[in-house]
Amino acid sequence: MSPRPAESDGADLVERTALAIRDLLIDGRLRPGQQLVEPALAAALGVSRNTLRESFRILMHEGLLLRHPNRGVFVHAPDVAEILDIYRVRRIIEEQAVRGAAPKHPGLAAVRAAVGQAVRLRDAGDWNGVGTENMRFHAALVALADSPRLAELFARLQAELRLAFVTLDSPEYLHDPFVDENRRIVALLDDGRMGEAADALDAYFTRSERTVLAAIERGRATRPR
Amino acid sequence: MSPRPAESDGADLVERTALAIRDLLIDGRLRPGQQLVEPALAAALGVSRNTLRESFRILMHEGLLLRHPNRGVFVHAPDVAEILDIYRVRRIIEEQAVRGAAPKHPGLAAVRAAVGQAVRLRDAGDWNGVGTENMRFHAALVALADSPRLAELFARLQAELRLAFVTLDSPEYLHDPFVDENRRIVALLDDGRMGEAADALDAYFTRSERTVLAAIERGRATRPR
DNA sequence: CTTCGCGAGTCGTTCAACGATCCACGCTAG
DNA sequence: CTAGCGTGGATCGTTGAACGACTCGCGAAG
Repeated sequence: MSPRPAESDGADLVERTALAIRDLLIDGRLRPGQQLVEPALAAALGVSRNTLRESFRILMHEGLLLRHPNRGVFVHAPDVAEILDIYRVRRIIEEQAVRGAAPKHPGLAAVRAAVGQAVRLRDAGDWNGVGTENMRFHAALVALADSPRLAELFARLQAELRLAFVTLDSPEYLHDPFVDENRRIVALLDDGRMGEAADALDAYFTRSERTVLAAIERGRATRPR
Repeated sequence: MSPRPAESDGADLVERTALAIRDLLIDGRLRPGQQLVEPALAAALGVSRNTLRESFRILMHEGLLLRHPNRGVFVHAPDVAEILDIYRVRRIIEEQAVRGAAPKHPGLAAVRAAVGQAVRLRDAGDWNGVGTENMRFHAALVALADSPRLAELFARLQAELRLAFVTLDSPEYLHDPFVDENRRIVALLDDGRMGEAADALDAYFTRSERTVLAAIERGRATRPR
């Protein structure tokens, strides 16, 4: 369709293609377990097979795609163990980021903003928006560590988690009950009581983990095998 | 040298090529800042340009290579800020892994083994070996968290750090004074005193960071600009 | 001494091709 | 009727060549 690769944007074609596929994934238009055949997808995206393969490399290293050698690449369908692993890493990173954050850290503004927006969206009934804002909230917490590497790692984790949510198509409502909790955390942070905020986060994670596991079990019962 | 890409091994050619380049990097045969010209390197490694480009993607995402759009890829030369960032992340990960480790964790065997081997190699005067064993030691600590994602992240960090050491060609002796400290840490772990072990690690990091920074300054003075 | 333009060197991307590998299906033998 | 055993089709893995686009250094013009 687009003979000219002048599709605008900033990065190179490979990166843009990876982005496009990422969108297809979180939109759920590519289902977990599904195979991504190279010629077909390349044609659909209007890029060459080589370019597509480079994009696959990126997404594989992000844990979103999985390659079976000589058989093709498939959308990764995370199992329980992997979801738990993601939460384990999140717990470590977020809690330490919060615990070690400087009082009056400039990044706190972003944290506040995310919570505020989430409250507004919840009152408007926009659950999808609440979910997005919740992710922003946690990313802002990690940003308090002032570590580019940690931030990037976390972004990847969030992408994986998103895919996991798609996998067990249990969407936004998972985030709803936590808005008030987030508000409490941000209050603690504004007060400079980082340790208590971290502890609150810890409780958050235990609860959130339980919720997710329940959703998994429920899904497994509904759609067995 | 190797016209036939039949170098065997397990993974696909792209992965093997990435490994080969990684080796060139930590061997110091590719100096930081140096450009990697695609046709030349492809010929040298006996792979096609497309394959090489896929390998580049991997290494770029690992932080070892850097791409200047439309100019080529270069060996990443980490600056002070980045080295500090690596240490920041290491501190968070390793300390939490240790703090949360179960007593009598099976992984402790690997930790003990690394320290024992380091002591032996030090007495034999094999500083290079001591350095390697030190890396193994820290990787074993991270493994105590039982998190594949954390382990993989840490492996990447170590690769980056290795590159950093090559950058300021200050090699193994950085690891020497820490062997005894490591021994103390493993003793604490065997005792089930995880908190104290984590605290010891914290001290280790502050000191190690200082040493590295000193080496950087020294390097900057020796070989300015 | 500064600026402009040009040419060489590379990158970015595509296309076509070919052997290798895997899988499903149908056929044969027991 | 069931268990193997080809065999063909689909797809991957990798290559080589091609061509426009971009960057940079260098020499000429002002």
